[in-house]
Amino acid sequence: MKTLPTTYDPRVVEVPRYQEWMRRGYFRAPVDRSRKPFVIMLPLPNVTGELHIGHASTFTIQDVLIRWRRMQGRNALWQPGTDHAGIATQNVVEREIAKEGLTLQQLGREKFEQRVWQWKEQYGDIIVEQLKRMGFSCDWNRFVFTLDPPYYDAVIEAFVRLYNQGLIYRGKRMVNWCPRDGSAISDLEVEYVEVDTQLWHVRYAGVDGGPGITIATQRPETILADVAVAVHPEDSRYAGLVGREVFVPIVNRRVPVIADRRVDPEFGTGALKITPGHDLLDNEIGADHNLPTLVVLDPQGRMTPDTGKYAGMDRFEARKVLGADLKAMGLVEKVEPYRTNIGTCDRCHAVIEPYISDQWFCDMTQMASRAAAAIRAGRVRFHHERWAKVVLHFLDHIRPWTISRQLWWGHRIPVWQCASCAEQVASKTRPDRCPKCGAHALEQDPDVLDTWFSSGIWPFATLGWPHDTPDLKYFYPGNVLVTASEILFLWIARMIMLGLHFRDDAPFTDVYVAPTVMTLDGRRMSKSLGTGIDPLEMADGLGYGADAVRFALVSHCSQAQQDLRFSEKMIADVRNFTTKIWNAARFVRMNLKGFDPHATPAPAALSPADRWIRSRYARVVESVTTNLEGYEFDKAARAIYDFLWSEYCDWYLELAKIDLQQASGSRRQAVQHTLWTVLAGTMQLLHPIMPFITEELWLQLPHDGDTIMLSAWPAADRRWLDPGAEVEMETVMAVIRAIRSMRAELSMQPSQTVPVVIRAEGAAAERLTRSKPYLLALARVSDLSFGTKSARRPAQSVGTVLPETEVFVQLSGLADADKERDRLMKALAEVEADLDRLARRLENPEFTTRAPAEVVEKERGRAGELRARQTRLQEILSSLESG
RNA sequence: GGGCGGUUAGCUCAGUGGUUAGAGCGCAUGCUUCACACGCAUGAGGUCGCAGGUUCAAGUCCUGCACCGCCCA
Repeated sequence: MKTLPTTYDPRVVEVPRYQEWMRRGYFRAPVDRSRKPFVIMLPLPNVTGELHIGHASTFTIQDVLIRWRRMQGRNALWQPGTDHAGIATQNVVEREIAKEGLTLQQLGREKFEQRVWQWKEQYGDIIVEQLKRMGFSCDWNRFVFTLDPPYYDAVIEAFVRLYNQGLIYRGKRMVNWCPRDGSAISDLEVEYVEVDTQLWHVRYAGVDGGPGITIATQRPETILADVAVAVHPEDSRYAGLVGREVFVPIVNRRVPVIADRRVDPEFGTGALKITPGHDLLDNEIGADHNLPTLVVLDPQGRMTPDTGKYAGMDRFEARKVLGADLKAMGLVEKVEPYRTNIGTCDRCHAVIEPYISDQWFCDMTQMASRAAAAIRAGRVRFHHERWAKVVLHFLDHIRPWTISRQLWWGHRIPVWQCASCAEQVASKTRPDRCPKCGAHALEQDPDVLDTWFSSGIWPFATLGWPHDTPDLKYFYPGNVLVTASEILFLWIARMIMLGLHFRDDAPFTDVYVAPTVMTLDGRRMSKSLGTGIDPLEMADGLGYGADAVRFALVSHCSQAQQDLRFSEKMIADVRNFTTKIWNAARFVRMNLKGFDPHATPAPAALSPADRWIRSRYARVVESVTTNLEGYEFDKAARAIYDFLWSEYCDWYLELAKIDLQQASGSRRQAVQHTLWTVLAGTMQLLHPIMPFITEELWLQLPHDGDTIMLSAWPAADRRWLDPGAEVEMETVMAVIRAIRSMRAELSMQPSQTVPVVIRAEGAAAERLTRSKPYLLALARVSDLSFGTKSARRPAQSVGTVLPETEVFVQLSGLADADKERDRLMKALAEVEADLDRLARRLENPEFTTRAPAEVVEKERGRAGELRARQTRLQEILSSLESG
């Protein structure tokens, strides 16, 4: 048997191990009606993306679920893929061609699309390779890109069906317009950021010598498109003005002063300029008052040609120039600093314009109410459940979804318009002729669909929908969806809505919302802010390995909070844990000579220590399984960590060393069996979180089968539970700790052994007698003798009183009586303080009559125990006085 | 403005209304103990954000407040 190095190098192990898993096809999930499927849809990363800590966190949790269920015998499908990411990808390639001095228009649609495909072929796999490096066990053979022909077809099918059901329509509406991208975006893609801006108070002169009015605006450049000034109908300041007219400055347009309840009299001057072409609220008010709509900004956010000297200016420049002009005209009463939220594009961060344009919309009201009903009925559960409320609020206030994008990269809207009669027809293929007038000149809509529209059908389109494939029948609906909170509305809610609409079933029953990964000082981790932790830099660059990154993330993701403060230190701590595991396995391997893993030890051959660790192990199996079932991943991780380190390594290995020195035959087999079976089982429990090191060690230990991945998940064997052994070993460990503690306080050399006297009776004495070899070795005791409780305190000794047991360390010379007295007095004071509190509680009739009898009983028992300790401590103290 | 979450040891976090509030890291002291110094042992370290209330009993339940963060408008 070759010996192992004392530290574990994940870099040597992880990459080849993953290749081996791939080669053997362990991640594949073919349709198999004899097994129950377990399905997770990977939240598809952008094809332009690179792995960040958010992916690492949510995907690790998915891999934990997938690997765990796979070990439980489920046919586990983790469906991977990437998203074509319309705006993001188009931007990337647009920048690339800009370097060649070309614009999109110069290149043309077809050539541009070719360029994007080229780019995708070259760089699109980066993220995929990164996911593989993290050890994720997706069924890569099923990989789907959202523009793959079958998927493209499914998206178009979904559109046509919704169109023909009357749920998709075209209209001229005010939408969120990104002037940089030159496209509409949906409400959900607008990110509000707080900015410092200015509030301009501008005087509008009255017509025919009227009093005029002062409005307040953040956007003076839109004054040119004003069509009215509105005040609140009950605003006494302006009561006489309603119905009169004022002049819009610069353009000197006569516009009415109108009254409308939607005006906030508290804001600014209480007079609101109405610009239906450039503000959503103004647009509604304008429509209700039959006001015209004027437009002064073009799709690039520049002033339109009919704006005179401002024509062609960017909106922000126009604001400055026009503001200065207003000042020069003496119309500006004041300019005050103002803090407000403005909408920006979540992809490119340009300031969004409310802009009127022709767009395609999807009516979501029916779908949203079905989705909300499914959530309320518990058919879709959220973890933590508070997220259900968040999603329900969104669904209950659903608005039409702007699904068209003025881009070239994406699924082109399958609607054709007749050039002669303007009839529109939605069709998966180009119609031969206009169904209304028979003309052949049909033009396809130039827009593409929102990327979230195509990803909304991911859970069934990846399985072959609209065709009724075996995959679809077997794997739909799936089970769990794991996500970050930021895409709950953009994606999760829409998948539920579309799944119910097209498949009559929500695509999953459980949604786990992973915490947002933050820096230690609570800032969002972001590469652009330079605050990110790069998972691959941690795994490979710094050599911690993917396992360590995974465990660190999982062990800190709590359901109690909605964010996770993360640092490299946490990964380094896990690296230490992997070294600990590695060395525990080294020790076990070194001690398995002559061991037969198939020979189950007879119960009689097991020592209390063996029975104790088996019992503790059975509890850990139970705890890990239960916590995984409850989506309490951090608790599962910590249960394994604590068990392996604090119980298995700190105690059992040390106890086993002592037994192995003496034991032979069936006794030796029993210890070896316990060492092996508990370690191997713990590796199985840990495998979903740390797939690599667990596979490595499992294969190095005696095992059945080719991989831990496909080994059966440990069952919590209740026959292994042994409360008696637990009590016994707790007693032994308490005595060892007490002796070690006294030794440390007396500054004894660790190499120096000392005689110890234990006073105990009955069961306690029997237990400690049985464990004498452990006490001798682990507490460095030279000679251990037992006495009854009534025996005298040994001369020249220091003592500790434990429940039912007293432990005395004998000194070679005289004990420092003062020091020892202080120590005992301190212990006595603590006991008496507790006793005092307890006595007062027990004397309180309110407590004894109202509290449950068992609680009162428990407190009485505790008081009795404390009194006994108090007595023993007093006795020892008085014997100290007498020498 | 509305909603949600958090506030417990220096840091990151656990903690069914019921004993003396725990863990990891960090800190201190000692240790080349034959798996591991990425380790072992021992120890110090807490007004559970603040103010009220409910209760025999509150870190835990209720109300208000403060601060930090997230989401929606």
